Amino acid sequence: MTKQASVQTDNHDSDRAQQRGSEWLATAGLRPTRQRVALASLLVGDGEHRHVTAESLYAAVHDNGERVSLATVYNTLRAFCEVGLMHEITVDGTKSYFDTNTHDHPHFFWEDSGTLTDAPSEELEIVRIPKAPDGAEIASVDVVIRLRRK
Amino acid sequence: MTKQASVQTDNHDSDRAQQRGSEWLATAGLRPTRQRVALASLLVGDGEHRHVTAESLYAAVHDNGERVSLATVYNTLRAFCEVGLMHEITVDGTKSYFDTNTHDHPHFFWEDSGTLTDAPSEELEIVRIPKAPDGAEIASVDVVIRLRRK
DNA sequence: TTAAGTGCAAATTATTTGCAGTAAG
DNA sequence: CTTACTGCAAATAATTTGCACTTAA
Repeated sequence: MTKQASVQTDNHDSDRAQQRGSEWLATAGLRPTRQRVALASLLVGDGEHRHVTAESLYAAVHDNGERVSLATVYNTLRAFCEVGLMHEITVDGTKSYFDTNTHDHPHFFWEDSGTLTDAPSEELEIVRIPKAPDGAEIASVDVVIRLRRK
Repeated sequence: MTKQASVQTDNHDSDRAQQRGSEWLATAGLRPTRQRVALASLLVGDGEHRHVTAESLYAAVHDNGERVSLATVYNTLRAFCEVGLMHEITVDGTKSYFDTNTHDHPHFFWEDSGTLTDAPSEELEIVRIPKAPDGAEIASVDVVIRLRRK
């Protein structure tokens, strides 16, 4: 693979990413504005799940040469959550993480770097869970496995 | 039980609470300053576990007629965590909860009121958990059961 | 006496909001 | 066109910090 070919591939990937981003927005009925497509293609462009903070996504979109304000990143992530495209996860009171995987699944939190990754949900088996007190129902069960580098 | 007796009991309770608070501080080698004893006796004075935020503890200590600044409440809670007297729990990015129960145990988070309570740990049974990736070890497993009033 | 602890106000950090301009349907 | 969206700068909320003063040991 030559440099040339690689660049071509990059362009194709980027086109595909944008297309995926746009489709993703369309499924939720959100307008595909320039900013949203830029953010969406970073989030779901390669079909992988992502865990981002507003800051990290803001940095990523800027690295890509796109101009999107931080406030818009915040508002957009919140909009994505509201329509169910993403889930918000809170781990260490300081910042919120946004996850493109909206299924209930456990997370690894790396204490040293402050990053969040998916933990394999097949490897988590909860056989019994405290029942909700009267008048309440379980909305979700958040499992965060905190990791310490050894 | 007359009112009189009740008041006497209150005084006794308060004395006992302070004593427990002081002992609790002593076990961690922390100086029993006026402020710390006031906070500690609210936290462990009756032998029950407590879940507080800096704000709620600040309000409680003021209701008791004690003068402790909010910054000191924050610093003190952090000091208690550092020496292992309490654990910090983060649930919804906006505020930190501090728990006098330092054992690993699940929590209920009431979405409507934003309060945190203990969930019975006997009722939680996790039989399999994702193993830590290479080079890492599990520091703790946080389980938060989010409750929605129905 | 002296290092640890405290209080205040200012600083920081993460996030939200008001509002005037811009663009998608 | 017209309503949703965006950008900026200012506002807010939770928490931390610098520093002079106080107090437990």
